[in-house]
Amino acid sequence: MEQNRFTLDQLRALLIVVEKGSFSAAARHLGKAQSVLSHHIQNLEIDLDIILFDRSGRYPTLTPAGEAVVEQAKFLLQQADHLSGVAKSLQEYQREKLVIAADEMALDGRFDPSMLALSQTFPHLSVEICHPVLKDVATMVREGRADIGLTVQMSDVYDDLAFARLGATKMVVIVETGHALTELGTLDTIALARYRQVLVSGTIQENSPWQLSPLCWRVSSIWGAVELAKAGVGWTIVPAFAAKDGIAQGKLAVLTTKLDPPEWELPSDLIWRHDARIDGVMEWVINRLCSV
Amino acid sequence: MEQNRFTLDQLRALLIVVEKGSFSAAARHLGKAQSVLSHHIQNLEIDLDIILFDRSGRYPTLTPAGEAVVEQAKFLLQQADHLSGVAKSLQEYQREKLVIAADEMALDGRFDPSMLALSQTFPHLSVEICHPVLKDVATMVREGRADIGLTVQMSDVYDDLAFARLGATKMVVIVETGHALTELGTLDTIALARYRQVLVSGTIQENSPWQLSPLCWRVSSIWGAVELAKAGVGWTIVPAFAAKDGIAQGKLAVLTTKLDPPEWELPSDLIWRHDARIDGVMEWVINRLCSV
DNA sequence: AGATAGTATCTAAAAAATAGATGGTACGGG
DNA sequence: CCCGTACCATCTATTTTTTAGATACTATCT
Repeated sequence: MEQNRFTLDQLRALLIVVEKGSFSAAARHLGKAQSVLSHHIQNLEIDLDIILFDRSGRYPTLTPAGEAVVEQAKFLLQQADHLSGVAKSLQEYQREKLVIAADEMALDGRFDPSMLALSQTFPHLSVEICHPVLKDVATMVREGRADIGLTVQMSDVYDDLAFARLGATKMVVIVETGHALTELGTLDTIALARYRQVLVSGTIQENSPWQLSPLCWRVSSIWGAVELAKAGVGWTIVPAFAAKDGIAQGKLAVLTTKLDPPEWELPSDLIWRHDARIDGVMEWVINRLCSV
Repeated sequence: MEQNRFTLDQLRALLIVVEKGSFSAAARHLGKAQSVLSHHIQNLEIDLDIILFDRSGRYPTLTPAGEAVVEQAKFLLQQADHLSGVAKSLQEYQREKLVIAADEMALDGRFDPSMLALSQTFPHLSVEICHPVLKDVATMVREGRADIGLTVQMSDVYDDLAFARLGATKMVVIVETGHALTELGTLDTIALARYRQVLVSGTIQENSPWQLSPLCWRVSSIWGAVELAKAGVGWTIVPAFAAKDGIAQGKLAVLTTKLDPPEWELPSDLIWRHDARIDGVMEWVINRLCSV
């Protein structure tokens, strides 16, 4: 089977001829001789074994087959542009893909707009965002499976990771509206321990400082925890923004507690590997998320 | 801004070098001199302004940037193959796109497998299927907005369209299980006329021979009619296959009627314009649908 | 009919792709 | 450790392709 023998230049010539309406006009536009365009189109017709233009009139007009080829050509050249763009961002920013591991607890209203800005600033960058929970974020960054992590600060520090403070997430203790806990007023840890807790937990089994009850279900997403709380499975600790809708709908109640510090504000951090090369993209993301 | 200056040949060279593991092996595989491959890669590196290979070792190895470019190149060359494929089918079958207007009433179990076979036989053909109702099918074919129509035969004949008999669709009269009509035994048109009818109707407002009741809602899809019947809006006439699930679930009841002929078997036809050029694709579709 | 704008094709010149030869480097096996 | 093998870059000469310019012919408008 014969290979594709057409060239991108031929396709570019085709599109310009179509746009300008004639071989001569296209040649003038390109600053080339008319015969060049004539040859390009002729060769393309030979390569594709298709007549693209009807030349019987004064101006060449596309045949139906020609129109179909023009559509395909536009698409192909767009892909070629994309390849160039990827190459350019590779050359400028040393990177073609950025993997972000973001704990949903560490997200706030600034994250999504920042991602939009990222897509606009680096239009050919490929971005991958995943949402691990708690320590899984740091693990992904440590193992190089993510370039940057957004995580809530756990009790331990990261000796091996670089980090920058981002902000704080307000946490609330919630439970289904009809639950017995709602009638007990201000609660202490002893009271909470008597009821089933729904704990947001990563894949790393650990003794969480947040586990207050021996009766404990574990889920891997804050949204899952909220849904279980709504269903009445038990009480849980989640970011205020995740519980907002449920509270507004009257399905969830906030419990007032007299818990020890740390206050129910959880600091969130941006983390990355010390040995990571800070290229243009990394620098942009770090600056953006820390400053906005 | 500088344009893309790389060529498809350079990308092909890149992929073959990667596949064969060295410039020399790639050159042998292509029956060319090694210097040719060397130049192709060098020029590509210049055009993209990126180092693709690390040549320090005995065998060249891709740089990380090179790997990203290889991915893009594979994709782009695949698109180029597709363009060739489209061109070839254009040249062989005179057509790049086939529009099928199929009344859902005329469909049966043979249609979808035939479409699968179509996609396999003409892999680069672009297919568009829409589901107009009743006379709208013939209208689309007449106006050239569809190449082929699948329609149920209405009382009138198509003087201006070519057609082939396909088969017959069994029709049933259905109503919600709790509806008053279910208690009346065998029905005549007078009885039906007393209750609201849900009529499947095209955009052409017409006096349908199926309209038996003056109380009549019109919907443009058999599935819409089935849903309305389930909801208890009224009785309706639809193909047996469309009512099957609802009947099995006990939500719909079939009414026994003593209606005039035509029997509740509705012939379905394949239609196309007399003046349509019967190319390879048209011929294949017509033969396939009529014979299977 | 004449002026104008268009395309195909021919010829010659410029540019690019290719082959072949040569020198230098990495790597593995005696 | 050294030698044979396999590799790549680069140089030169040659072939092929692309391009420009000139010319002949056709369509269209006035």
